[in-house]
Order: sequence, then C-alpha cells, then structure tokens
Amino acid sequence: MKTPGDNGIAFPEWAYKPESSPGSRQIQLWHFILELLRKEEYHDVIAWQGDYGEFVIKDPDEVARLWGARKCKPQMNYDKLSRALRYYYNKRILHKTKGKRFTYKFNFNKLVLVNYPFIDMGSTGSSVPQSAPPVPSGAGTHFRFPPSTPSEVLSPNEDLRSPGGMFSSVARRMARGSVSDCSDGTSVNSEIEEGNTGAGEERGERGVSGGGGSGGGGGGYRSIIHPRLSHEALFRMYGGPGNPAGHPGSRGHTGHRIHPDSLSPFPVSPLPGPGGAGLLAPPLSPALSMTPTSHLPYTPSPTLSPMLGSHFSFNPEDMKRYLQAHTQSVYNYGLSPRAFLHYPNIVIPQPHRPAADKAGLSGERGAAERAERAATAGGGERGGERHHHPPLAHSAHHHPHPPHSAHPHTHSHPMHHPLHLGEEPPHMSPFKFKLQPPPLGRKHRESQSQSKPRQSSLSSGSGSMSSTSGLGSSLSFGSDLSSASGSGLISASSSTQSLNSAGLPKIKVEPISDIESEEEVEVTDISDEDPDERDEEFELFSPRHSRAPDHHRQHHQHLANGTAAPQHHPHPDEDLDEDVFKAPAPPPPGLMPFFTSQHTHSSPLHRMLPTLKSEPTEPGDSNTPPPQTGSAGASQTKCIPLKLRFKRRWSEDQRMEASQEESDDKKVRPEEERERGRQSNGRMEMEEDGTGSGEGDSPPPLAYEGSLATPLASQRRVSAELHRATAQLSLENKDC
DNA sequence: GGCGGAATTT
DNA sequence: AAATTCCGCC
Repeated sequence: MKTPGDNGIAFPEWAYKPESSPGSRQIQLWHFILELLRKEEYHDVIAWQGDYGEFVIKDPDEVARLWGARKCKPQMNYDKLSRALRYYYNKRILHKTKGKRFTYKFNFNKLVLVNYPFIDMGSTGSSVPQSAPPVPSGAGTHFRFPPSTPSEVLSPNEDLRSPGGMFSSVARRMARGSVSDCSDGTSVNSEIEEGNTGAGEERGERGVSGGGGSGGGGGGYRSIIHPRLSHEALFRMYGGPGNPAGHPGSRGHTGHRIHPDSLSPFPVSPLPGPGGAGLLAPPLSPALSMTPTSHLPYTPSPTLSPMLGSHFSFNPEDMKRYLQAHTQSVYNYGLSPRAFLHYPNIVIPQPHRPAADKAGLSGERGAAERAERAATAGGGERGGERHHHPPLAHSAHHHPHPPHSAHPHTHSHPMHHPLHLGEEPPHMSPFKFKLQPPPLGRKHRESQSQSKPRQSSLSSGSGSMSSTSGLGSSLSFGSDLSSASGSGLISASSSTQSLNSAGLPKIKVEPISDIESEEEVEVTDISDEDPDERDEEFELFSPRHSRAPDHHRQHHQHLANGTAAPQHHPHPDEDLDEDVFKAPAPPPPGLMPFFTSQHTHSSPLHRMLPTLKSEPTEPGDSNTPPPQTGSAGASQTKCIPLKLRFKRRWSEDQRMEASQEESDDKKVRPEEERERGRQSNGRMEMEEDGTGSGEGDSPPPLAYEGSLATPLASQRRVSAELHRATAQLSLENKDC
C-alpha cells in the first residue's frame, strides 16, 4: 500500500464529505470539482493551477458534461455549471480568479469551516485528543485538497486509469452510483451514455478496489488511514519532519503523466525548511502550504480521522495545524503587502505568480492524455474530439521561483520565526491571528448596480465592522491551545481582552496578516475587487486595519466606530471593537513571532492603534481587565451611572454582533438572523455554537476561535467578566 | 466570458 | 439548500 496519503495533503475526508452524498446525486458541485481535481485522469479537463486552491477548467464542456452525468442532468453545460459555481461566491467556497478564464479558486477557510462545524469542540482541553476515532468506517477516504502531483498519488500503473488512490474508492463509489442512477432517468441515459459519460466517471473503475489494497471493500477504504499513514500525510502536508521530498521512488517514471505545471504551482518551497525544502519535489497542493518547513510540528494526533458519515471528530490541534499550514502558505505565497504594514521590518514576500499564466498553457500533454483517456474509457466521446481549449492547456512549467528568492532576508518569513524554533516541539509559541471581519462581499459591488436594501439602510459603518470579529474572532494558534489553555496561559483571549478578567494573562501576539489580499495579489486587477473579496479567502488573517491605505475599509471602520462610540477614549466598548480590528498589538516579547527581531512596534503600528488599550502590554499585568479601562479611563466615565454605562456597553456589544453578522453577505442566510437572536447575550462567539454548523456563511473564521478557545470556557469567562465589570462599576459609581 | 436575478426543480 | 434553467447585461 502505498500510502495514499503520501503526498498530498491529506485532506481529511471532511473536505469531501462523501457520506453526505451517498447516492452521489447529492454531491455538491464543489465536491465534485475537488474530486475531479484530484484525479489524474481529469487533469486535462480540470486541474490545479496557479496559486493554492486555484484551479482551471481546461475543458469546460467536458467538465460540464461530467457534472451533468453525475447529476443526471444531460443538459448541463458550462453556462449552467458556471452559474452554480457563481453561487459559491457568496458562500465563499469559491471565487473567481479574475482575469483568467475558467479559473476559480477555492477558499480553504470556507471549506474547513464547512466541514468542521464543530470546531468548538476544541474547547475541551483538547490537549488530549480525545477524538481519536478509531475507526474507520467505510466512510472516509482520503481526500487531498490540492492534490499533490497525481503521479505521486497514484501508483504508476494505476494512475492512468484507476485512481487507486485513496480517494478512488469513494470516488468510484460515487461515480458508480451516480452513473448508474441516472439510468432511471428517461432519456437521460441515452444522452449520457452517448456522451460516454459514464465512462468518464467510471473510468476509474477498473482498478477498483484493487488499488492499494484498499481492498477491503468498504472497510478497506483508506477511509481510515491508519493513523500512522495519516500522520505521514499530514507531515507531508505540513512539510513535516519527514522528508518532504516524498518518495521519489514511487513515481517518477510516469513521465508523461506528470504535469509539472498544473500540479505544482509552487515548485519548491520557497522557504528552505530545515528539511531542505528545496527538495520538496512534489509540489504540494496549492491550497495548502507546501512549505516543508518544520514549522509545523505536526503532532500526530489521530484525531483527524473522520468519523463515519457526517460525523467526524476533529481535534482542534489538527485544525490548528491545518490552518497554520495554510497560513504559512499564505505567507509564503500570497500575502499581500498590506499584510505587513504592521510590521515594518518585515520584508514583504513577493507573491510568486507566474507571469503568464494564460499564455503559457500548452496543451500537448493534455491532448495526449486525453486521447489516452478516451481510449481507456472506451471512447465514446461524443463528438469525436471535443474541442479543446488549446489556450488553456497547460503551459510549460511555471517557473517557480520561490517568492523569497527575491528577498533574501535574514528574518525571512514571518511565519518562520515562530515556526522555526528548532524542532518545534509540539508547543510552539503561541500566536494568535485575529480573525478578520467578514468581507463585505459583493455588497459593495452591488451598490453600484442597485441599492441593496440592507446595506444602504444601515449605517455604512456598521457593515464593515461587522464581521466576525465580534467576539472572539481571534484565534490563537498557540501551540496547543490545549496546553495553553490548560495552563491558563493563553486562554483564548477571545477578542476581548476582557475575558481575562479571570486573571489570565492575555497574550496578544498576533501576527496578523491579511491574507485576504492574497487573492488580490495574485489576481491582476485588484482594484475593483478589493473591497469585496479581499477577505474572502482568508478572512481569518487579515486585520482590517492594516491597510492603512485602504481607505475603503478604513472608512467604514471609522464610521462604525463613530457611530457606535462617539467618544474616543478608550472605552470598553471600543475595546472590543478595536480589539477586533485593531492592528495587532505587539506581542509580548517572548511570543512574538514576527517581531522577534527588533522592534516591536514601530511607529506605524502605533499610529494605527493609538488608543488601544490592547497593548498587551506588560506581560505582568497583562490581565488588564478590559472592562474598566485603566484608572484614567475610569475617571472619565467614572460617574456615568452604572446603568447607563452598562447599557451602553451592552448595546454596543449587540451592535457589534449585529453588524458582524450582517456583514456577511447579503443574502446570505437568513438563518443568521435567527442566530443572532439566539445569541442575544452579548458577546459570545458566534461560532461556538453552531453557527458554524453548517456552512454557514457566517464568517467561517470564527469558528476557529471557538474551537481553540473553548467556547464554554470563554463564555463563562465572559460572564464572569461581566459580573466583575458590574461590580467594578458599582464601586466606581459609589462616588457619584 | 462572466455575472447575477428570477423562477423552478430536486 | 443547492442546483438548474433562462436570460439580460457588461
């Protein structure tokens, strides 16, 4: 058995959720897309290309046809399919890569959220992976998000036609089912058959279980990778200790099959990890970081395993790792310069972007492959040869030049610092990312076309603020939160510092990057999109503030603040807001990943967050109770009637919440409202409950925090905090 | 090509 | 809810 997971990122099944669509008919388009992406056979039709998570539909008609086959919708065409894809924009599952035809990009965050609704479970000490699921149910297969090179994945033999790979079983299963199912349809069948549709999907069949021994039929699926394997996979994914290089041996010969270009957008990891990243032969998936660096010490926790069916347990740690990996990748490849505004001394990595994507694609290989495939399939290709889109074909190789090469800096990557720590003991220095408020989404865009009821009516400010931030948007990746939390060290620091009331030191290390821009960076025209999508992809990471230059956002923010809190002095309320949006406070010396070097905060930084009390400030007193801002602040407000103060605060909170949710996309879910109502209490993190549960659109990122933070705990803390605040206020008011 | 509204289907 | 189908617009 070759490890199926070997190289790629083993994207946990969740990404795939096959179970959810047993019949295959229910499969969702994005799942289907991922499925195709991971199969080598379809690389001429659709393949990863470009930045992480970005893929190109090389043969739209074919993809549509396949999709139609799967869904038994013979009439399917690219136009329709693309409409469906466009629906994902609002859901943030996908977005369009502007300027590139047929090119879309997955939003990793979203996927994660979607699939890890329960993140909050991390709350528990998590340190211990409770989850370890034993086993396998047939359900899972491995899924790699961005697949590593196919060749790697599949055994040489198999790879051609039967994706024996991990995924295959599922895929097969699904495919089979779907295809067969279609028969029920009336004429449908005929059409499909005609198209060879079935063939397409079934192509893989032949290998069937044979492949990797997965044999075990259902049980055999790699679904459960056994722990060890999975770990390996993960390592790989994270560039773990293992040699990332992957097994050269396994693949290699299938020269023709290798698609240098499509699969590896990133040739080599830009960052030479300890492991000699450079060697990282197989490009990891674009979606996740491929950086081989050691930074992610992946502690193998069995937890990743998916449970059967829709259930799977998830360990926060794993999630953390994923995110980290992702983050890393972001840093490595896609960061927008803006991300670094906060950190002057950090060098901004140049995003690596193959200059000519479009131009470069060449189709020769594709053609060959296609032919091959056709043959295999039994060729019923309808229409003899379907038109290819020559231009789209792959290009030669991207030249990967490591982004960093350009900037050889000592303090290279921000991410690195923290990560590098030698071995990366499982507990790395904790640093937290602040979640960014959800993007406004297209709202803005729409504004142009027509007024959106919602938004327009609202104060502009509120909209922007919204986001998630709310409470706890920040998520701390600290090493194990679990441990941390246990110790009380990090505690979730939910957004509000206030939580600390408990006396926990709050750590604010937050290397924040705004990745959002990643997209922008890569995409040619940022300008128009900026507002909307920027955060989309990684809302998590981007602090809105950072972009000073970004008038747009700032403006909104500003308004928001203004609206909400007219006064500027550090007010508890503001804190919250600020907290969310403010630039990251300088991390405590020990923690700061980025700043390790010299300066901690440089002027710009300060400028941005002048009032923030957030300054974590002195380690010693880190627990500044947020509620009552220092004495100074207190003095000002001191005499405000408790009631009023309280009220104000409360309202603020609510407002925030509301705005947060609202920020989400326009039409996006009404349900949110419901939730909102539900959570009337102040600042709890939304995600903790369930928002996340589905794919809500609610800002995904939130969820993480919850998970990390331990929702309950945080709630409790909040509660405590409120009480405390109240008490405090009472005292203060005595004077009055 | 791409977008997104609207109505309809699953 | 997630498409599918249509369709006008840019």
